[in-house]
Amino acid sequence: MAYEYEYPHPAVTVDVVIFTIRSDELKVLLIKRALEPFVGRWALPGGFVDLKESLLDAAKRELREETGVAAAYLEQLYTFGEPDRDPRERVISVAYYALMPSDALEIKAASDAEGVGWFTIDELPELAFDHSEILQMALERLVAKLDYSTIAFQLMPEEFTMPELRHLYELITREEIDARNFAKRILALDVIEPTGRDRREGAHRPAKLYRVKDRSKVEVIK
Amino acid sequence: MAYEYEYPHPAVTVDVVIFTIRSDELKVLLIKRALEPFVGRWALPGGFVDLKESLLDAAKRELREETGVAAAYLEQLYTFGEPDRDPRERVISVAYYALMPSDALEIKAASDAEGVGWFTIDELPELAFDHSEILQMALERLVAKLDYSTIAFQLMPEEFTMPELRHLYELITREEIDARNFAKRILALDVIEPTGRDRREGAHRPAKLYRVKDRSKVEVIK
DNA sequence: GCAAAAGTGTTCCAGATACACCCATGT
DNA sequence: ACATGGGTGTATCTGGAACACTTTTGC
Repeated sequence: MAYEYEYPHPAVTVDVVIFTIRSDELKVLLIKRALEPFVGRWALPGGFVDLKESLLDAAKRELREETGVAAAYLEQLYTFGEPDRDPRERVISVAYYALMPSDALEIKAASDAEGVGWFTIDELPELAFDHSEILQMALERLVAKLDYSTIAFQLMPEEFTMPELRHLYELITREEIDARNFAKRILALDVIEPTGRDRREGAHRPAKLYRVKDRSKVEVIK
Repeated sequence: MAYEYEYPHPAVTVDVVIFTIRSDELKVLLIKRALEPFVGRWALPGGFVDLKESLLDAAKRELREETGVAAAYLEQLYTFGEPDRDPRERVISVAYYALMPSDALEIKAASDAEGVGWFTIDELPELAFDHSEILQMALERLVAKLDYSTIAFQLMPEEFTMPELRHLYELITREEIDARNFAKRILALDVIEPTGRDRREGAHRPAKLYRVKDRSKVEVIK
Protein backbone atom coordinates (compact mmCIF):
# COMPACT_ATOMS: atom_id res chain seq x y z
CA MET A 1 0.00 0.00 0.00
CA ALA A 2 3.00 2.26 -0.21
CA TYR A 3 4.35 3.97 -3.27
CA GLU A 4 8.10 3.98 -3.71
CA TYR A 5 10.30 6.22 -5.77
CA GLU A 6 14.01 6.38 -6.26
CA TYR A 7 13.94 10.12 -5.72
CA PRO A 8 11.74 12.18 -3.43
CA HIS A 9 8.54 13.41 -5.04
CA PRO A 10 6.40 16.33 -3.96
CA ALA A 11 2.66 16.02 -3.69
CA VAL A 12 0.70 17.94 -6.31
CA THR A 13 -2.68 19.48 -5.68
CA VAL A 14 -5.08 21.54 -7.68
CA ASP A 15 -6.83 24.44 -5.97
CA VAL A 16 -9.68 26.32 -7.59
CA VAL A 17 -10.85 29.85 -7.01
CA ILE A 18 -14.52 29.76 -7.93
CA PHE A 19 -16.12 33.12 -8.56
CA THR A 20 -19.74 33.89 -8.98
CA ILE A 21 -22.17 36.76 -8.51
CA ARG A 22 -24.73 36.40 -5.77
CA SER A 23 -26.84 38.97 -3.98
CA ASP A 24 -25.23 41.60 -6.09
CA GLU A 25 -21.73 40.83 -4.85
CA LEU A 26 -18.69 39.11 -6.25
CA LYS A 27 -18.34 35.90 -4.26
CA VAL A 28 -15.80 33.16 -3.83
CA LEU A 29 -16.43 29.61 -2.73
CA LEU A 30 -14.55 28.46 0.36
CA ILE A 31 -14.47 25.21 2.27
CA LYS A 32 -14.01 24.77 5.97
CA ARG A 33 -11.15 22.37 6.51
CA ALA A 34 -12.06 19.18 8.35
CA LEU A 35 -8.55 17.82 8.60
CA GLU A 36 -5.18 18.91 9.83
CA PRO A 37 -3.42 21.11 9.12
CA PHE A 38 -5.48 24.27 9.58
CA VAL A 39 -8.54 22.39 10.88
CA GLY A 40 -11.54 24.66 11.00
CA ARG A 41 -9.88 27.28 8.82
CA TRP A 42 -11.46 28.26 5.52
CA ALA A 43 -9.62 27.28 2.36
CA LEU A 44 -10.00 27.10 -1.39
CA PRO A 45 -11.54 23.89 -2.68
CA GLY A 46 -8.84 21.61 -3.96
CA GLY A 47 -7.27 18.23 -3.70
CA PHE A 48 -4.58 15.94 -4.87
CA VAL A 49 -4.17 15.27 -8.53
CA ASP A 50 -4.94 11.73 -9.48
CA LEU A 51 -2.05 10.08 -11.28
CA LYS A 52 -4.19 9.32 -14.30
CA GLU A 53 -5.99 12.60 -14.74
CA SER A 54 -4.78 15.81 -16.34
CA LEU A 55 -4.48 18.98 -14.28
CA LEU A 56 -7.47 20.47 -16.04
CA ASP A 57 -9.52 17.36 -15.33
CA ALA A 58 -8.55 17.55 -11.69
CA ALA A 59 -9.71 21.15 -11.58
CA LYS A 60 -12.96 20.20 -13.30
CA ARG A 61 -13.47 17.43 -10.80
CA GLU A 62 -13.03 19.82 -7.88
CA LEU A 63 -15.43 22.22 -9.46
CA ARG A 64 -18.05 19.53 -9.95
CA GLU A 65 -17.64 18.07 -6.50
CA GLU A 66 -18.07 21.41 -4.80
CA THR A 67 -20.69 23.08 -6.92
CA GLY A 68 -22.42 20.26 -8.73
CA VAL A 69 -21.86 22.17 -11.93
CA ALA A 70 -19.77 20.59 -14.65
CA ALA A 71 -19.43 23.45 -17.09
CA ALA A 72 -17.90 26.79 -16.30
CA TYR A 73 -15.10 28.94 -17.51
CA LEU A 74 -11.95 27.44 -16.11
CA GLU A 75 -8.41 28.68 -16.61
CA GLN A 76 -5.05 27.87 -15.11
CA LEU A 77 -3.86 30.70 -12.93
CA TYR A 78 -0.42 30.00 -11.53
CA THR A 79 1.54 27.31 -9.75
CA PHE A 80 2.50 27.84 -6.14
CA GLY A 81 5.39 25.84 -4.84
CA GLU A 82 7.18 27.41 -1.92
CA PRO A 83 8.84 24.57 -0.01
CA ASP A 84 7.07 25.29 3.25
CA ARG A 85 3.61 26.22 2.08
CA ASP A 86 2.23 23.03 3.57
CA PRO A 87 3.56 21.92 6.95
CA ARG A 88 3.08 18.22 6.26
CA GLU A 89 5.19 17.65 3.20
CA ARG A 90 6.26 19.43 0.05
CA VAL A 91 3.07 20.26 -1.80
CA ILE A 92 2.95 22.02 -5.12
CA SER A 93 -0.37 23.55 -5.98
CA VAL A 94 -1.52 24.29 -9.49
CA ALA A 95 -4.17 26.97 -9.05
CA TYR A 96 -7.11 27.46 -11.40
CA TYR A 97 -9.88 29.95 -11.35
CA ALA A 98 -13.44 29.41 -12.46
CA LEU A 99 -16.31 31.70 -13.34
CA MET A 100 -19.83 30.40 -12.75
CA PRO A 101 -22.95 31.99 -14.19
CA SER A 102 -25.03 33.19 -11.30
CA ASP A 103 -28.01 31.05 -12.27
CA ALA A 104 -26.12 27.76 -12.58
CA LEU A 105 -25.81 27.50 -8.83
CA GLU A 106 -29.38 28.10 -7.75
CA ILE A 107 -30.17 24.48 -6.99
CA LYS A 108 -26.96 23.54 -5.30
CA ALA A 109 -27.04 26.80 -3.43
CA ALA A 110 -29.99 25.64 -1.36
CA SER A 111 -28.27 22.44 -0.32
CA ASP A 112 -25.11 24.19 0.74
CA ALA A 113 -23.54 21.83 3.20
CA GLU A 114 -22.16 22.93 6.51
CA GLY A 115 -18.59 23.88 5.92
CA VAL A 116 -19.07 25.32 2.45
CA GLY A 117 -19.74 28.94 1.88
CA TRP A 118 -19.78 31.79 -0.58
CA PHE A 119 -17.83 34.77 0.69
CA THR A 120 -17.92 38.31 -0.55
CA ILE A 121 -14.44 39.28 -1.66
CA ASP A 122 -14.08 42.04 0.83
CA GLU A 123 -15.32 40.03 3.76
CA LEU A 124 -12.96 37.11 3.55
CA PRO A 125 -11.95 35.13 6.59
CA GLU A 126 -8.34 34.26 7.26
CA LEU A 127 -7.44 31.44 4.90
CA ALA A 128 -5.37 28.30 5.28
CA PHE A 129 -1.97 27.83 3.62
CA ASP A 130 -1.08 30.55 1.08
CA HIS A 131 -4.63 30.62 -0.20
CA SER A 132 -5.02 34.33 0.40
CA GLU A 133 -2.20 34.91 -2.03
CA ILE A 134 -3.79 32.62 -4.60
CA LEU A 135 -7.13 34.34 -4.23
CA GLN A 136 -5.52 37.72 -4.56
CA MET A 137 -3.82 36.74 -7.77
CA ALA A 138 -7.05 35.29 -9.17
CA LEU A 139 -8.81 38.53 -8.46
CA GLU A 140 -6.12 40.57 -10.18
CA ARG A 141 -6.31 38.31 -13.20
CA LEU A 142 -10.07 38.64 -13.30
CA VAL A 143 -9.93 42.42 -13.16
CA ALA A 144 -7.23 42.55 -15.82
CA LYS A 145 -9.00 40.17 -18.17
CA LEU A 146 -12.24 42.08 -17.90
CA ASP A 147 -10.53 44.77 -19.92
CA TYR A 148 -9.25 42.85 -22.87
CA SER A 149 -11.46 39.78 -23.13
CA THR A 150 -15.09 38.83 -23.10
CA ILE A 151 -14.62 36.81 -19.93
CA ALA A 152 -17.33 38.70 -18.07
CA PHE A 153 -20.13 36.95 -19.91
CA GLN A 154 -19.07 33.76 -18.16
CA LEU A 155 -20.47 35.19 -14.97
CA MET A 156 -23.82 36.15 -16.44
CA PRO A 157 -26.93 33.97 -16.50
CA GLU A 158 -28.47 32.76 -19.74
CA GLU A 159 -30.39 35.98 -20.23
CA PHE A 160 -29.39 39.30 -18.83
CA THR A 161 -29.92 42.99 -19.30
CA MET A 162 -27.41 45.66 -20.18
CA PRO A 163 -27.68 47.34 -16.77
CA GLU A 164 -27.02 43.98 -15.09
CA LEU A 165 -23.91 43.42 -17.18
CA ARG A 166 -22.71 46.92 -16.52
CA HIS A 167 -23.30 46.40 -12.84
CA LEU A 168 -21.08 43.31 -12.98
CA TYR A 169 -18.26 45.35 -14.47
CA GLU A 170 -18.73 47.97 -11.79
CA LEU A 171 -18.64 45.34 -9.08
CA ILE A 172 -15.39 43.87 -10.28
CA THR A 173 -13.52 47.00 -11.26
CA ARG A 174 -15.02 49.07 -8.43
CA GLU A 175 -15.50 51.98 -10.77
CA GLU A 176 -18.54 53.70 -12.11
CA ILE A 177 -19.18 53.19 -15.79
CA ASP A 178 -21.12 55.45 -18.11
CA ALA A 179 -24.16 53.53 -19.34
CA ARG A 180 -24.12 54.94 -22.88
CA ASN A 181 -20.46 54.31 -23.55
CA PHE A 182 -20.71 50.89 -21.98
CA ALA A 183 -23.58 49.74 -24.16
CA LYS A 184 -21.83 51.08 -27.24
CA ARG A 185 -18.61 49.25 -26.41
CA ILE A 186 -20.27 45.95 -25.54
CA LEU A 187 -22.50 45.88 -28.58
CA ALA A 188 -19.51 46.68 -30.80
CA LEU A 189 -17.92 43.42 -29.63
CA ASP A 190 -20.68 41.63 -31.48
CA VAL A 191 -20.91 38.75 -29.04
CA ILE A 192 -24.37 39.26 -27.59
CA GLU A 193 -27.76 39.61 -29.22
CA PRO A 194 -31.14 40.76 -27.99
CA THR A 195 -33.59 37.98 -27.23
CA GLY A 196 -36.46 40.22 -28.24
CA ARG A 197 -37.97 39.93 -24.79
CA ASP A 198 -37.48 42.26 -21.91
CA ARG A 199 -37.50 42.33 -18.14
CA ARG A 200 -39.99 44.46 -16.26
CA GLU A 201 -38.74 45.19 -12.80
CA GLY A 202 -40.01 48.09 -10.78
CA ALA A 203 -41.71 51.30 -11.74
CA HIS A 204 -39.74 52.16 -14.83
CA ARG A 205 -39.06 51.28 -18.41
CA PRO A 206 -38.24 47.57 -18.89
CA ALA A 207 -34.71 46.54 -19.84
CA LYS A 208 -34.04 44.51 -22.97
CA LEU A 209 -32.80 41.00 -22.45
CA TYR A 210 -29.67 39.86 -24.21
CA ARG A 211 -28.02 36.50 -24.61
CA VAL A 212 -24.48 35.50 -25.57
CA LYS A 213 -24.33 34.39 -29.18
CA ASP A 214 -21.74 31.71 -28.66
CA ARG A 215 -20.99 30.84 -25.08
CA SER A 216 -17.78 28.81 -24.58
CA LYS A 217 -16.00 31.31 -26.76
CA VAL A 218 -13.83 33.63 -24.72
CA GLU A 219 -12.14 36.00 -27.03
CA VAL A 220 -9.24 38.26 -26.50
CA ILE A 221 -10.21 41.67 -27.75
CA LYS A 222 -8.22 43.26 -30.52
CA MET B 1 17.42 4.58 -0.75
CA ALA B 2 13.77 4.61 -1.62
CA TYR B 3 11.18 7.24 -0.82
CA GLU B 4 7.78 6.00 0.25
CA TYR B 5 4.45 7.70 0.23
CA GLU B 6 0.99 6.59 1.23
CA TYR B 7 -0.39 7.94 -2.02
CA PRO B 8 1.17 8.04 -5.45
CA HIS B 9 3.11 11.23 -6.19
CA PRO B 10 3.98 12.63 -9.58
CA ALA B 11 7.45 13.86 -10.35
CA VAL B 12 7.77 17.62 -10.75
CA THR B 13 10.22 19.28 -13.09
CA VAL B 14 11.00 22.80 -14.08
CA ASP B 15 11.69 23.53 -17.75
CA VAL B 16 13.01 26.87 -18.91
CA VAL B 17 12.67 28.53 -22.28
CA ILE B 18 15.72 30.77 -22.53
CA PHE B 19 15.53 33.48 -25.14
CA THR B 20 18.28 35.71 -26.34
CA ILE B 21 19.30 37.68 -29.39
CA ARG B 22 22.33 36.47 -31.29
CA SER B 23 23.46 37.14 -34.84
CA ASP B 24 20.46 39.30 -35.30
CA GLU B 25 18.02 36.50 -34.58
CA LEU B 26 15.77 35.50 -31.73
CA LYS B 27 17.29 32.35 -30.32
CA VAL B 28 16.32 29.67 -27.85
CA LEU B 29 18.65 27.44 -25.86
CA LEU B 30 18.19 23.71 -26.33
CA ILE B 31 19.93 20.70 -24.89
CA LYS B 32 20.55 17.41 -26.59
CA ARG B 33 19.20 14.66 -24.39
CA ALA B 34 21.78 12.15 -23.19
CA LEU B 35 19.33 9.83 -21.48
CA GLU B 36 16.20 7.93 -22.28
CA PRO B 37 13.54 8.76 -23.16
CA PHE B 38 14.13 10.71 -26.36
CA VAL B 39 17.90 10.15 -26.35
CA GLY B 40 19.58 12.41 -28.86
CA ARG B 41 16.51 14.59 -29.26
CA TRP B 42 16.74 18.29 -28.47
CA ALA B 43 14.82 19.51 -25.44
CA LEU B 44 14.38 22.52 -23.20
CA PRO B 45 16.80 22.71 -20.30
CA GLY B 46 15.12 21.52 -17.16
CA GLY B 47 15.22 19.09 -14.32
CA PHE B 48 13.58 17.81 -11.23
CA VAL B 49 12.67 20.20 -8.48
CA ASP B 50 14.64 19.64 -5.35
CA LEU B 51 12.38 19.07 -2.35
CA LYS B 52 13.90 21.96 -0.50
CA GLU B 53 13.98 24.59 -3.21
CA SER B 54 11.20 26.79 -4.51
CA LEU B 55 10.05 26.52 -8.10
CA LEU B 56 11.64 29.84 -8.93
CA ASP B 57 14.92 28.74 -7.38
CA ALA B 58 14.82 25.56 -9.43
CA ALA B 59 14.34 27.63 -12.57
CA LYS B 60 17.20 29.91 -11.57
CA ARG B 61 19.39 26.90 -10.98
CA GLU B 62 18.66 25.53 -14.45
CA LEU B 63 19.39 28.90 -15.94
CA ARG B 64 22.69 29.16 -14.16
CA GLU B 65 23.74 25.61 -14.94
CA GLU B 66 23.09 26.01 -18.65
CA THR B 67 24.18 29.54 -19.31
CA GLY B 68 26.50 30.41 -16.46
CA VAL B 69 24.45 33.53 -15.96
CA ALA B 70 22.67 34.04 -12.66
CA ALA B 71 20.61 37.11 -13.39
CA ALA B 72 18.04 37.38 -16.10
CA TYR B 73 14.41 38.12 -16.43
CA LEU B 74 12.59 35.00 -15.34
CA GLU B 75 8.85 34.45 -15.22
CA GLN B 76 6.60 31.48 -14.68
CA LEU B 77 4.84 30.56 -17.91
CA TYR B 78 2.44 27.70 -17.38
CA THR B 79 2.27 24.25 -15.88
CA PHE B 80 2.03 21.28 -18.18
CA GLY B 81 0.64 18.11 -16.71
CA GLU B 82 -0.93 15.78 -19.24
CA PRO B 83 -0.75 12.28 -17.76
CA ASP B 84 1.22 10.79 -20.63
CA ARG B 85 3.60 13.62 -21.45
CA ASP B 86 6.53 11.58 -20.13
CA PRO B 87 6.59 7.86 -20.93
CA ARG B 88 8.43 6.93 -17.74
CA GLU B 89 6.12 8.16 -15.05
CA ARG B 90 3.72 10.97 -14.36
CA VAL B 91 5.72 14.16 -14.66
CA ILE B 92 4.32 17.61 -14.12
CA SER B 93 6.40 20.39 -15.57
CA VAL B 94 6.30 23.96 -14.37
CA ALA B 95 7.57 25.97 -17.31
CA TYR B 96 9.42 29.27 -16.99
CA TYR B 97 10.79 31.56 -19.60
CA ALA B 98 13.89 33.69 -19.36
CA LEU B 99 15.23 36.65 -21.28
CA MET B 100 18.99 37.11 -21.43
CA PRO B 101 20.70 40.28 -22.56
CA SER B 102 22.68 39.47 -25.65
CA ASP B 103 25.97 40.52 -24.08
CA ALA B 104 25.65 38.45 -20.90
CA LEU B 105 26.35 35.29 -22.83
CA GLU B 106 29.48 36.23 -24.71
CA ILE B 107 31.88 34.29 -22.49
CA LYS B 108 29.87 31.17 -22.04
CA ALA B 109 28.95 31.23 -25.69
CA ALA B 110 32.48 30.37 -26.71
CA SER B 111 32.63 27.37 -24.44
CA ASP B 112 29.35 25.95 -25.67
CA ALA B 113 29.55 22.29 -24.90
CA GLU B 114 28.63 19.64 -27.37
CA GLY B 115 24.95 19.01 -26.95
CA VAL B 116 23.96 22.56 -26.14
CA GLY B 117 22.87 24.96 -28.78
CA TRP B 118 21.15 28.21 -29.58
CA PHE B 119 18.44 27.73 -32.19
CA THR B 120 16.73 30.36 -34.26
CA ILE B 121 13.03 30.20 -33.58
CA ASP B 122 12.11 29.35 -37.12
CA GLU B 123 14.73 26.67 -37.52
CA LEU B 124 13.83 24.51 -34.58
CA PRO B 125 14.50 20.79 -34.57
CA GLU B 126 11.85 18.34 -33.45
CA LEU B 127 11.72 18.51 -29.68
CA ALA B 128 11.32 15.88 -26.96
CA PHE B 129 8.17 15.52 -24.88
CA ASP B 130 5.68 18.36 -25.30
CA HIS B 131 8.46 20.92 -25.42
CA SER B 132 7.34 22.32 -28.76
CA GLU B 133 4.08 23.26 -27.16
CA ILE B 134 5.86 24.91 -24.23
CA LEU B 135 8.14 26.82 -26.55
CA GLN B 136 5.21 27.94 -28.63
CA MET B 137 3.41 29.29 -25.60
CA ALA B 138 6.53 31.09 -24.39
CA LEU B 139 6.85 32.76 -27.74
CA GLU B 140 3.24 33.87 -27.72
CA ARG B 141 3.69 35.29 -24.23
CA LEU B 142 6.80 37.13 -25.30
CA VAL B 143 5.09 38.68 -28.29
CA ALA B 144 2.07 39.66 -26.22
CA LYS B 145 4.11 41.17 -23.41
CA LEU B 146 6.19 43.20 -25.80
CA ASP B 147 3.08 45.26 -26.34
CA TYR B 148 2.10 46.14 -22.84
CA SER B 149 5.27 45.89 -20.80
CA THR B 150 8.87 47.00 -20.89
CA ILE B 151 10.04 43.39 -21.04
CA ALA B 152 12.03 43.96 -24.23
CA PHE B 153 14.81 45.81 -22.44
CA GLN B 154 15.66 42.53 -20.71
CA LEU B 155 17.01 41.29 -24.04
CA MET B 156 19.18 44.31 -24.68
CA PRO B 157 22.81 44.71 -23.67
CA GLU B 158 23.93 47.36 -21.20
CA GLU B 159 24.09 50.02 -23.87
CA PHE B 160 22.11 50.00 -27.06
CA THR B 161 20.89 52.26 -29.79
CA MET B 162 17.34 53.09 -30.78
CA PRO B 163 17.64 51.29 -34.14
CA GLU B 164 18.90 48.18 -32.33
CA LEU B 165 15.96 48.23 -29.96
CA ARG B 166 13.55 48.77 -32.80
CA HIS B 167 15.13 45.92 -34.67
CA LEU B 168 14.50 43.68 -31.66
CA TYR B 169 10.82 44.55 -31.73
CA GLU B 170 10.72 43.85 -35.44
CA LEU B 171 12.39 40.49 -34.94
CA ILE B 172 9.91 39.36 -32.34
CA THR B 173 6.72 40.75 -33.78
CA ARG B 174 7.78 40.11 -37.37
CA GLU B 175 6.39 43.45 -38.39
CA GLU B 176 8.01 46.59 -39.68
CA ILE B 177 7.92 49.49 -37.29
CA ASP B 178 8.09 53.15 -38.15
CA ALA B 179 11.28 54.57 -36.64
CA ARG B 180 9.79 57.93 -35.68
CA ASN B 181 6.72 56.58 -33.95
CA PHE B 182 8.80 53.93 -32.26
CA ALA B 183 11.28 56.37 -30.78
CA LYS B 184 8.47 58.62 -29.61
CA ARG B 185 6.65 55.76 -27.91
CA ILE B 186 9.74 54.30 -26.24
CA LEU B 187 11.00 57.62 -24.95
CA ALA B 188 7.56 58.43 -23.58
CA LEU B 189 7.85 55.35 -21.35
CA ASP B 190 10.61 57.18 -19.53
CA VAL B 191 12.61 54.06 -18.74
CA ILE B 192 15.74 54.66 -20.79
CA GLU B 193 18.16 57.56 -20.91
CA PRO B 194 20.91 58.58 -23.33
CA THR B 195 24.41 57.78 -22.17
CA GLY B 196 25.73 60.81 -24.01
CA ARG B 197 27.96 58.67 -26.17
CA ASP B 198 27.18 57.22 -29.54
CA ARG B 199 28.05 54.31 -31.76
CA ARG B 200 29.75 54.85 -35.09
CA GLU B 201 29.13 51.94 -37.37
CA GLY B 202 29.48 52.16 -41.10
CA ALA B 203 29.34 55.05 -43.47
CA HIS B 204 26.56 56.99 -41.91
CA ARG B 205 25.51 59.14 -39.00
CA PRO B 206 26.25 57.52 -35.61
CA ALA B 207 23.40 56.34 -33.39
CA LYS B 208 22.98 57.58 -29.84
CA LEU B 209 23.53 55.06 -27.10
CA TYR B 210 20.88 54.58 -24.46
CA ARG B 211 20.80 52.67 -21.20
CA VAL B 212 17.92 51.43 -19.04
CA LYS B 213 17.42 53.69 -16.05
CA ASP B 214 16.46 50.95 -13.65
CA ARG B 215 17.00 47.44 -14.87
CA SER B 216 15.18 44.75 -12.85
CA LYS B 217 12.05 46.82 -13.11
CA VAL B 218 9.60 45.37 -15.60
CA GLU B 219 6.56 47.52 -15.70
CA VAL B 220 3.19 46.90 -17.13
CA ILE B 221 2.31 49.85 -19.30
CA LYS B 222 -0.73 51.91 -18.46
C1' DG C 1 30.30 64.67 -53.15
C1' DC C 2 27.85 60.65 -52.62
C1' DA C 3 25.82 56.72 -50.43
C1' DA C 4 23.95 55.01 -46.27
C1' DA C 5 21.52 54.97 -42.10
C1' DA C 6 20.08 58.05 -37.96
C1' DG C 7 17.56 61.85 -36.08
C1' DT C 8 13.34 64.31 -35.78
C1' DG C 9 7.84 66.94 -36.05
C1' DT C 10 3.18 67.42 -37.98
C1' DT C 11 -1.12 65.92 -39.78
C1' DC C 12 -4.72 62.76 -39.59
C1' DC C 13 -7.84 59.26 -38.01
C1' DA C 14 -10.12 56.23 -34.90
C1' DG C 15 -11.48 54.81 -30.62
C1' DA C 16 -12.58 56.44 -25.99
C1' DT C 17 -14.72 59.82 -23.13
C1' DA C 18 -17.95 63.26 -21.61
C1' DC C 19 -22.38 64.53 -21.52
C1' DA C 20 -28.49 65.16 -21.42
C1' DC C 21 -32.80 64.13 -22.91
C1' DC C 22 -36.72 61.22 -24.00
C1' DC C 23 -39.22 56.73 -23.00
C1' DA C 24 -41.83 53.03 -20.77
C1' DT C 25 -43.42 51.41 -16.76
C1' DG C 26 -45.76 50.96 -11.67
C1' DT C 27 -48.11 53.29 -8.30
C1' DA D 1 -49.11 62.66 -12.96
C1' DC D 2 -45.02 61.59 -11.24
C1' DA D 3 -41.13 59.03 -9.86
C1' DT D 4 -37.90 55.64 -11.36
C1' DG D 5 -34.50 53.68 -14.06
C1' DG D 6 -33.60 52.30 -19.21
C1' DG D 7 -32.64 53.59 -23.85
C1' DT D 8 -30.03 56.27 -27.06
C1' DG D 9 -26.59 60.15 -30.18
C1' DT D 10 -23.20 63.85 -30.65
C1' DA D 11 -19.22 66.63 -29.72
C1' DT D 12 -14.70 66.36 -28.04
C1' DC D 13 -10.33 64.62 -26.79
C1' DT D 14 -6.42 61.77 -27.03
C1' DG D 15 -3.27 58.30 -28.37
C1' DG D 16 -1.67 55.86 -32.49
C1' DA D 17 -0.58 55.80 -37.40
C1' DA D 18 1.07 57.76 -41.51
C1' DC D 19 4.42 60.21 -43.52
C1' DA D 20 9.68 63.06 -45.64
C1' DC D 21 13.44 65.67 -45.07
C1' DT D 22 17.77 66.94 -42.85
C1' DT D 23 22.08 65.35 -40.55
C1' DT D 24 26.36 62.96 -39.91
C1' DT D 25 29.45 59.95 -41.09
C1' DG D 26 32.93 56.72 -44.27
C1' DC D 27 34.69 56.22 -48.54
